[in-house]
Amino acid sequence: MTRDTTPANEERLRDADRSQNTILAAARDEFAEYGLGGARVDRIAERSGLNKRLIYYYFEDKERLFQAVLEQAYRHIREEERQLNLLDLPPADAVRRLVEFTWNYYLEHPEFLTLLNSANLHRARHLDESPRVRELNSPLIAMLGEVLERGRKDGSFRGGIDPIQLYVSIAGLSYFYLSNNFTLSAIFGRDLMAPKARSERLSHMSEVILGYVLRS
Amino acid sequence: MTRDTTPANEERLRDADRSQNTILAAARDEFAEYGLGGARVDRIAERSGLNKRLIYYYFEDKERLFQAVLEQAYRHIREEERQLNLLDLPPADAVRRLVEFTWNYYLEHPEFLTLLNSANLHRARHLDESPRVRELNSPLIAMLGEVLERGRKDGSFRGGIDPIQLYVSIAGLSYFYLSNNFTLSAIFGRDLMAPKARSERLSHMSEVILGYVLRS
Amino acid sequence: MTRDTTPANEERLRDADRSQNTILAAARDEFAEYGLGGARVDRIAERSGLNKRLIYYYFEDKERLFQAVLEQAYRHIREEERQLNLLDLPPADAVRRLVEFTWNYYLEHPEFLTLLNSANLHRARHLDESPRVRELNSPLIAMLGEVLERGRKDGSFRGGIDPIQLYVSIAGLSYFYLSNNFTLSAIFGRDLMAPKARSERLSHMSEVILGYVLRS
Amino acid sequence: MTRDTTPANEERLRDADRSQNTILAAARDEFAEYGLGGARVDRIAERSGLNKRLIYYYFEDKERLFQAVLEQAYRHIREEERQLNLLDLPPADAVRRLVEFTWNYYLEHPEFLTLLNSANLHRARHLDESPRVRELNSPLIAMLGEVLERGRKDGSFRGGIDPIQLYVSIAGLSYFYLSNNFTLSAIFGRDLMAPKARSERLSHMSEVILGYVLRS
DNA sequence: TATGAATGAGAATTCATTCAT
DNA sequence: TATGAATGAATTCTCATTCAT
Repeated sequence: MTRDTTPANEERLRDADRSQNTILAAARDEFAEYGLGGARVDRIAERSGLNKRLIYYYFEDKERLFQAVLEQAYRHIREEERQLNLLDLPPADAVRRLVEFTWNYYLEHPEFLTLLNSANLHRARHLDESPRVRELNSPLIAMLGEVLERGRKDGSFRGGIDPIQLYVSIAGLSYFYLSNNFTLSAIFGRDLMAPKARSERLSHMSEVILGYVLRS
Repeated sequence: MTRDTTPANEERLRDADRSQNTILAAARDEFAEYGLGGARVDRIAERSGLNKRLIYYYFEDKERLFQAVLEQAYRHIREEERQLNLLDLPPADAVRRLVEFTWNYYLEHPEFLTLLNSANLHRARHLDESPRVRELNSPLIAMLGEVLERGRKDGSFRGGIDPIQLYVSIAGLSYFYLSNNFTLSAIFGRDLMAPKARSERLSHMSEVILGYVLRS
Repeated sequence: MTRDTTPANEERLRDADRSQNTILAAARDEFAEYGLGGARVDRIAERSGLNKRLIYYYFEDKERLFQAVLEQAYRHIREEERQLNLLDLPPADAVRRLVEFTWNYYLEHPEFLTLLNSANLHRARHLDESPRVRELNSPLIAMLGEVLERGRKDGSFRGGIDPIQLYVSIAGLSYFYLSNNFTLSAIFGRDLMAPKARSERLSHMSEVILGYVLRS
Repeated sequence: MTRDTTPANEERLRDADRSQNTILAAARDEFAEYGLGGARVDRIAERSGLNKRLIYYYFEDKERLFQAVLEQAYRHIREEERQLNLLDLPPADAVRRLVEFTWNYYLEHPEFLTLLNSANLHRARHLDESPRVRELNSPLIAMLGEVLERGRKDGSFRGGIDPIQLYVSIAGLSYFYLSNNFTLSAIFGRDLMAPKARSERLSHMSEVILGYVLRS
């Protein structure tokens, strides 16, 4: 089945792609706002301005739609991570940059946090069923390993740091604060998203991470 | 509404309390497993062995039941935290103990993580409506502040550490790893809950936090 | 869980039973008229005057409802067959009576024919899944075997007749005519259900069956 | 609307015919397997390897497609019946041959049975609307009448046999057994389609019919 | 002739909640 | 206090059919 690429057909294909992407974007917003369980296919249709039936036409069912959204979200953050070029910076700067990037990415893409939560609530079965999971592995791990190695060699970093552990820690410092922002704000009685609070958090995280990696 | 405390009545009241607690426990498990949106009142009734109607009798509706579960979960962790008695230990030990406690509590009470996620997905409206939120504030914050102060005074800790930031960071290091255990395991292709992986994580977290607080 | 049989409870139980039976009757009519595939749960609810949700409450889903209807239909015809008491009649009369009974039963219970058709269209999976299939075996087979034996002994019947084959043949003669009444009427251009046509058919069938069993 | 028969056009027409036949065959299989109500236009398209839209182009809608399938099925069996040439055989052989033909035709064309069931479930409205119904009348009726007449004249057959009644009976004996094969097998607990069971059934039917027609 | 994209009406099923006792 | 029966409003998913090219 070779693709017919007459203009008319191409346009139709592009329409199909566009529809799929429109649906994906609408679904991402809906899932981010309500979680997998609370998301409504009807609302996704409304958000996308397309027919509900079309969602099933392209994505089979709600579960697979979620899977597609999740994969796209991972692909997106991985793409951004890829462009960080940590190896162009001195080790300490590279680590600081990673902390900042993570924080900013989560801030600007709050949907990523809720999607991740939903995925884990469902025990990541959407990833287990995805043939493309491995591609979702962060390219940062290798880069970060190299950064740590350089830092160790030039004497600025302590040795024996596992890049995966560090990566998880950097993510966790931002993630917990932002994902649980509402409960934390309620309990502490202050707005954790106020500009000042945000910049204080970023400083703190940088200090924690650098305080750890830098040889004392 | 003074309580009638004739023996017969007392017994009935005790029964009522028991039923309420049974329902709460069943609801906690259900909410933990499926989130607020995915939880089913029918299943809660089944789990509890009690009639569905009774759930409404005691808790009005699903939302308020969730609120009750959430408050109870907070009360429970706060109670445990209260018993940590960090002030009986030297500052560094106290911090290490807090890291360990947090990790172990999350490990043993995975429902706490999903409840928190659900609460935040719903923008903590269940807490905002709770008149008892403030009581949910961790007693640890004050204790931890005192520990940090002592450490600073005896010269072992760096100064200027905000106990709330530190508390959030300690929680975040455990939380992200455990809450996202499924996606992380899938992506990294290894079981993050294996005993060895768990102990490595705990060591890493202690090093990160102590590496930060200890004056270098 | 012993049954509480206070009057109030008994009545409630009777209500439950009554509702279930009302649903079954409505479902039988609907399935008979439209087949399993064409039947609409909404219409069954309407026909029964009960809430659609209740159908699911009692019967799980449409498939199981069909299974229940099918089993009931079988139980009913078996019950009637049981009351035929063929052994009280001389062999030839007994066979004639069976032919007449079968014809009349199908005439008065056209739903039985369509239910059977639906069941077979679905390859009898509803029976395979029924733990009570064996009870649906016709008591007539044994009775008919005895009738044939008696006839053979008194010299009026030919020997070597398999009661199952005969039973199937008797049924088939009525079944085909009645079940395919519409196509046959259309093709032959005459009304097969007119009184005269009906009595002619019955005579013919009796002659065929008796012509076969009677020793010539 | 005279047909344009330039070579190029002829070829296109042949293509069109081929497509129509492909669709008809696919539809026949689908209707046979699932009945009219359970058949899916999507699946018919898949089975035929042709576009769904084409089905509507050629056959208007699902109903008319079913009608076309039904008419074709009738035309086919009538064609085969026409080739039986019963008048070339002695009366008793002719009748035996008809019994065997009917049995074998149903065995080899199980779709005919389910199509007939579907048609009757819908009260043969597809035939009533067909202008060609009368052509579907079996040529056998006349032939069979002649056979019966010859048999009566040569003294081997009883008199007064209505060929339509006999035709229906012969069909019914095979039809019931094969159409209800699944329920019967389930209830009797044995496989009615096993080779031995099949040949026993054929013997039995021949005996029944010949036992009836032959003058005793 | 042939096709992929799109749709509205409907169908099965689910769910929180209330009734009646 | 406790419970089985009942319900209305969704909710996911399906299906025949049409559009546009």
